[in-house]
Amino acid sequence: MENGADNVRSQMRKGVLEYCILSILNKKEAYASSILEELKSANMIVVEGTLYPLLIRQKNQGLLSYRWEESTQGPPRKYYCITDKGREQLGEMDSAWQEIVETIKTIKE
Amino acid sequence: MENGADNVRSQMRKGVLEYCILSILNKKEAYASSILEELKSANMIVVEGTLYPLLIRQKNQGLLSYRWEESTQGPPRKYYCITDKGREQLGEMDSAWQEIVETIKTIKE
DNA sequence: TTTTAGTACTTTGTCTTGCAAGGTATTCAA
DNA sequence: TTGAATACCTTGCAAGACAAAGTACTAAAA
Repeated sequence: MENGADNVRSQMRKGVLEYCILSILNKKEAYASSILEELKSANMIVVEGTLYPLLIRQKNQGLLSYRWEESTQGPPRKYYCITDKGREQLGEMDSAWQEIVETIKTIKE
Repeated sequence: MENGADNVRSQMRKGVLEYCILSILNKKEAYASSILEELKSANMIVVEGTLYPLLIRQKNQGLLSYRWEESTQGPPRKYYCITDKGREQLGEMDSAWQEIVETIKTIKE
C-alpha cells in the first residue's frame, strides 16, 4: 500500500519463506528466536506473528518435529528439527526454486 | 494442501508475479491474453482470474496505462504499457529479486 | 518481596492475493 | 442463428503475512 522498496521486498518474500525455514532446519535444529536471527542476518526480515504459525503449519504437515529444552536464561525453548518428509519436500522446493530463477531469466531475456 | 510438487511451485510463484508482469511489459506493450501466453511458455502458469485483477491493481497504482485496440478477429484488446512510475518500481523489484536470490544462497551456505 | 527487564512462545484480527468458476461481449464461419 | 474462438471482468473463498496484544518463565534490581 505505502511506498516502494520495502513493500516490494515484503511481497517477494512471500512463498519463499517456507523454503528458507526448511533450509535452515536442514542444517541443524533450532528454536524460533534463533531462526528469526538467522533470517534477519541473511536480510530476510520476518516477524514473530509470521514465523510461529508457519512453524506450526509445517509441523502439522509432518515436515518438522520438535522437542522442548530448558534454557539457563528464560523460558524453555522449542527446538524444531526437520523430518524425513521435510527433507523430501525440501528437495522439491530446491527444484521449484531453480525453476523460478530460470523463469525470471527467461522473461527478462 | 494436497500433494507435493505442483503446490510447492504455486506457493513459490506468489510474490513474483507482479515482477514478471512489469518485466514483460517493459519489453513491449501487450494485452492480457498475450501476457498469459508468455508466462505459460516461460513455465509460469497463471490463470485469468489472477491476471486481470493484478493488471487492474497495477494500473490503479499508476504503474501501467492502457489503450484499446481493435482486433481483426474477436473483441477489442486492451493493450497495457508500462509507465515511468512502473519502470521505477521495476528497478526496485530488480534489486529486491537479486537480494532474495542472494539471501537463499546465504541461507543454503 | 515486589517490580522490572529479558527471553520465548502464542493468538487475534485485518488485509492482500491467488484462484476456481461463472459471466459478458465481439467477431466470423457454418 | 447458432456455435466456436477470442477477450475481458467479477464474485466468493481460502491461505498467508503481519501488527499488536497476550501469556509465561527467569533473574536481577529496588
